[in-house]
Order: sequence, then C-alpha cells, then structure tokens
Amino acid sequence: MARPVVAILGPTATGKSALALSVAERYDGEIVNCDSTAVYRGFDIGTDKVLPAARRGIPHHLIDVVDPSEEYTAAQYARDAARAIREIRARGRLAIVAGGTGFYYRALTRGLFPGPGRDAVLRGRLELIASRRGVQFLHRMLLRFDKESARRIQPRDVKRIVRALEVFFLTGRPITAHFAATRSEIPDLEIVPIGLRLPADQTSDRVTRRVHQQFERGLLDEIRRLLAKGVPKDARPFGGLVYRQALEHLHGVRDEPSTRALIAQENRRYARRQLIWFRKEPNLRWFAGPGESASTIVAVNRLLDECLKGTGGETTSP
RNA sequence: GGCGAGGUAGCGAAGCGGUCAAACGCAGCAGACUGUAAAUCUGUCGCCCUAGCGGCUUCGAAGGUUCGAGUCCUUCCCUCGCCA
Repeated sequence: MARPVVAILGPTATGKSALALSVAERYDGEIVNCDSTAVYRGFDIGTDKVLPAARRGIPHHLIDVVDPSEEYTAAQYARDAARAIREIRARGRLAIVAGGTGFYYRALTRGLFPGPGRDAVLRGRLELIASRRGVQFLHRMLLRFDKESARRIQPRDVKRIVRALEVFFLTGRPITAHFAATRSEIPDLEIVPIGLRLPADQTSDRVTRRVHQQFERGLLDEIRRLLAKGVPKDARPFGGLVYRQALEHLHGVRDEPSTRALIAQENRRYARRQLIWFRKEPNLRWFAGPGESASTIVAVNRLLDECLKGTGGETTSP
C-alpha cells in the first residue's frame, strides 16, 4: 500500500525521459514532468519534450499545461504536481516524477513557505526603483526592513531582493520569518529519488548533438510559428535556454553556427548548475547514465524491485 | 620590394618608466538558491606555498638605457592593411 513515488532527476541530456518511460512500462506508472519549461504549450523542440506519439501510451502530466504568455511558478508546480501524484496513486499506479528543474522538485518535496505569491504591481514598482536608482539602492532598503535577508542575498541579485521586499511589504514580516512554516506538498509520501549523471565530456557530446538535432527538426520554424501566433518575445519560455539564444539569432544578433555553439555551451553550464543542485538533494541514488542504456535500466530496475515490491515498499522515510 | 599598424595571461582587449602578475570582457573552474529557477547571483581565474601588503617566472625574441621597463632604444622574427 505504501508504494513510494519515484523521481528521476539529473542534468540535462542524461536520458531522464527515456529512463522514466522504461520505468513506467515496467511498473505500471505515469510520468509527472518536472521541467520548468516543458509546461508551456508550443515549446516542443527546444525543450526536447517527449511527443505524444513517442510516449508509448504512458500518460504524461504537467506537460503543455499553460500558455506561453502565462506565468508559471514553482509554487504552482508544487501544487499541480502533488495533485497529479495523488491522482495517479488513486488509480493504483506508480507516480514517476521526471525532470531537471531542481527548484521545482524541491518545491514539491520540501515545500515553499506559505505566504503571498507574486504581486505584479508591487514588483513593478520595486523593479522600477531598481532600474532608476540601482539594485544596490533596493538592497539598502532591504537592509532597513529585513536585515537577515539583506545579509544572505547578494546586493546585485535583483530577483531575490525584490521577492524579499515583496514578502515584507505584503505581510509585514521578513521573508525569513516565514521559512519555519515551510512544509512539503507531499509530506505523507515516500520518495525514491534517482539521479542520472554522465561524465562532463559525454554530457558535452550529447548536448552538442542534441542542439544540432533541434535545429534540424525545425527549432527556428517553431519559434517563428510561435511569434506569428502572437506569443510575445518576452514570454517567459523565450527567456530561457535554447529559445533565448535562438531568438537572438532570429533578430540578427549572431549567425547560426555560433548560435548553435553558444546554445551547446549554455547547456553545458546548465548541466553543471543542475549537478550542483542535485548533489545536495538528500537520499538521491546516483546512477551512471545514460538513461536509455540497458545497463542503467537494469541497475535502476534492481533498485526499484527492492523498493517497490516485497517488504521494501513499506518503509517510510523520516 | 616600399610605407603604415601591430605582437600582453586560454581568447579578446587595456596599459605609454615605479604602487603590474598586469584593468576589463569572454570562456574555464568553484559555489549560492524558499512563488521568474532553462532564471538570477557570488567567488576564483600565470605557477608555488605555511595563502600573505608571501615566493617564483611572465607581456614575440635577443641585446641595451635606467636605481627601476609591457612601458624607452637597437636588431631580429611574425602577423595584418596600403603601395608596387
């Protein structure tokens, strides 16, 4: 009864999606996406979404759930993912969270403090101040109202400074004072987190190959199509990896070969940040990828057999 | 062959006699992250170490001037523009 939730995490291009599919087929599961950009409709090629035809009948959740002009957030994800997981479990199936957005995964499994979300008007005002009088000015403001946050947040980190001030102005209490109330969205569920990783040079090769494939598959046309459909150039997903650089190319910032190279480079850096993040994730069981390789699948299956079947499945983690 | 510009750390690029191991940008490396996270931000970045206003070797090459030279002089090598 106490069947855990499986999570498949790790840097980009390690084969998470493939592994998730294989696990889903073997253990009667459904997949819950944990990628911050795949939630957006229409952004398919650059996010390397597993397209419906390739899903082998396995239900995928939290892919294509919002319009590109909408703002999706970690908090929203945590709620949506928790709901999806409960529904999957209610169907008696295995929930498999798969993706590389560490912050979303943490928001789901450890939670975000219960407090106010983004306030567009307030943020607009704060950002205006930042652009007119400098970020440092905002940081000094934060120092007045919330000394502790000012200490932990870098004086130039606009996003965090704005959020801290936003929370303070909205609640009258420093953001750090809210942290104690943080709780997981799924405190009752056990999770078996699996991490996939590859040596840096392999990641680099795979990433480079993937970028070329993305262009060959029509990345640029996809972007043109989105723009033609009225998706604003400053839509959230356009600001991220792949799309940002490709969009710049369409605007003539640089030629295609160097754009491909730049995207591959950014991917490598992103993979590094992901690794740093996931390394700190407790209880993560690392496997040498790639996720589609038979040896990885065998090793993962061995672990899951232990955790999902027999008595192993009844352990509950603290 | 003649004239002009230039050769500085992985790359690009400052520097024009001392406080230069050498600004700055990029890449690299290390890291932070509680509602934009594929985002945002930080540190480090010649070599050595007991990590310091520490030691050592650098600024195309070789000489020279000077108390002191990326910085001035001479010769040489190499690039790149114009003329032939």
